[in-house]
Amino acid sequence: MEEDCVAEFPDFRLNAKRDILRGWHRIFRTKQRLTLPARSVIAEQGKLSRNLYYIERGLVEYTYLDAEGRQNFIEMLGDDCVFPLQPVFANSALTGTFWALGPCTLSVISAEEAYAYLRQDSDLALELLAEFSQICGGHVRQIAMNTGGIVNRVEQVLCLLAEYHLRHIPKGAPLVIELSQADLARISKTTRVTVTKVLSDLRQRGIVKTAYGGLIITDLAALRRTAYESI
DNA sequence: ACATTAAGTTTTA
DNA sequence: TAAAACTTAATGT
Repeated sequence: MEEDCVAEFPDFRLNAKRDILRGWHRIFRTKQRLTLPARSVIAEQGKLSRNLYYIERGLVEYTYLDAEGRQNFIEMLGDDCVFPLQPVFANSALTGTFWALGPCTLSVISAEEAYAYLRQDSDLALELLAEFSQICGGHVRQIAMNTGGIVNRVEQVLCLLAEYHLRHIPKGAPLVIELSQADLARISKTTRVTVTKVLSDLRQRGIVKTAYGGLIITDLAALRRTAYESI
């Protein structure tokens, strides 16, 4: 009875239902394609990008650089997400930087082109509204995740990344997360030291294998269990 | 229960 | 071999 009331966490945009922008995808797939190496900056904080990007494949992070020079994780985007909405639709400078977490394939159109499409097809506006709602859902998830312990949070981030990668690797292939512990710390909003501790605990329990610049999840079911237990 | 600091080891380029 | 990545321990809030 109580279970009926418990809603699922809203998804990060990373793993959200990705058929939302179907109409936009049809448009973007005919446009200029961009292949970027990991770490590339796509749209920079404080600037007014006049382009709209569609992620065909890859992970993009949105990061806020604060006055002390720290990189603060805001959100993670995956395949079939559109960005940046802020400069294109609110006409204001970006509050953060969009950059490639791993190798990315993007499609690009100009803001003017996007507006032209929007004027001729109101379904495209509805799609963007759905995408915008999904962004809000992702932010709600982050607030909700902050209520749990830090260990659970790191484990949950690993689960989210695992779910993304599962869709791109053949069944039974090793689940490799090619991110450094510094990356995982930033995404989990904690320190490298804490990530090291969580990973070595997971390693001792046979859930992950650690390596330099990445890790392999060997028991995702067990990872899910610990990540979402007792919160 | 976490962050911070510091000082070590291991890996990569 | 220097820099980057990772580990561990001590200490602080």
